[in-house]
Amino acid sequence: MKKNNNACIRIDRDAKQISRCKLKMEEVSTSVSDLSRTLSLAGNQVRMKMFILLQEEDRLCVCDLGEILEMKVPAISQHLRKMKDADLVQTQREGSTIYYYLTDKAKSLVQALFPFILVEAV
Amino acid sequence: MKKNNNACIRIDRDAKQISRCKLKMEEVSTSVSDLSRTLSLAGNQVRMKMFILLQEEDRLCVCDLGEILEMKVPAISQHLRKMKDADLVQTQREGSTIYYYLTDKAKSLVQALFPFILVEAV
DNA sequence: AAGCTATTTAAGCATTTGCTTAAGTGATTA
DNA sequence: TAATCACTTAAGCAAATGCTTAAATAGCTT
Repeated sequence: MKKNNNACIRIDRDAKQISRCKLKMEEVSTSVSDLSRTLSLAGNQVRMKMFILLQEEDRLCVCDLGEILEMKVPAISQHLRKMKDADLVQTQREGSTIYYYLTDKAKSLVQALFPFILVEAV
Repeated sequence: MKKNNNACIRIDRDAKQISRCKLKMEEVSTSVSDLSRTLSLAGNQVRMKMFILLQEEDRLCVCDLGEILEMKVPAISQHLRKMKDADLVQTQREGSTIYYYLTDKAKSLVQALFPFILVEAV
């Protein structure tokens, strides 16, 4: 039997609360790991901007994004790959140009975050 | 005059679209950096769980969180400090116990993210 | 086929993140 | 006032992140 070094020993420690919380954490475990993975991608300025741009413009190619964000193409491409791996963007090839657009999953997230994206006076 | 290596040279490149996008990025620049900073904090399983726990329980101490999440106290404390620095949690001292609770800023974010946190069958 | 464009992939590197253990601070209790 | 509890801070380290340049891949044009 392994001792739990983290156990709280306060007099007013609420054992019921602790077990309720532990149970809750088990219940949400899958969606927490899913959502936190998604948010860790959105938690980057470059990718956050990409989400906004793709939401507004429907689709953009790597080259466009590189120009808009003033970044090298490989950097853009690597961000997009992470987003694609997380099922947040999809691609559409037209000739040698590859257009990226948001998945429904990404769209609903961006929708939810819209109230937090304010437009400054210009 | 410095050459921009990132400029897209496609025939169907839409110069108006590019400048519209660049302007948009300037407009949202402040809120993007603010929001992505917040989301980078939420984009961690441990902290995401803390947000959910604090939302449901109103307040919890470091010790409780350590026990619930089965983590060492210093690790918990360091996560909480980051959240506090980002104005997502506040503290309330009672004797030698320090309770953490969500700020309004954090609450509205967690509210927005609620639809993405599903409870699994147990 | 050769050359160009658009993009991806690989390798390298600096920075950041997230844990660990150990030491420090402040309030409570004996 | 000495010990204890709750917590924070510091130092160290492994792993992850995000860029860079260079090389590889795939489609288009000639």
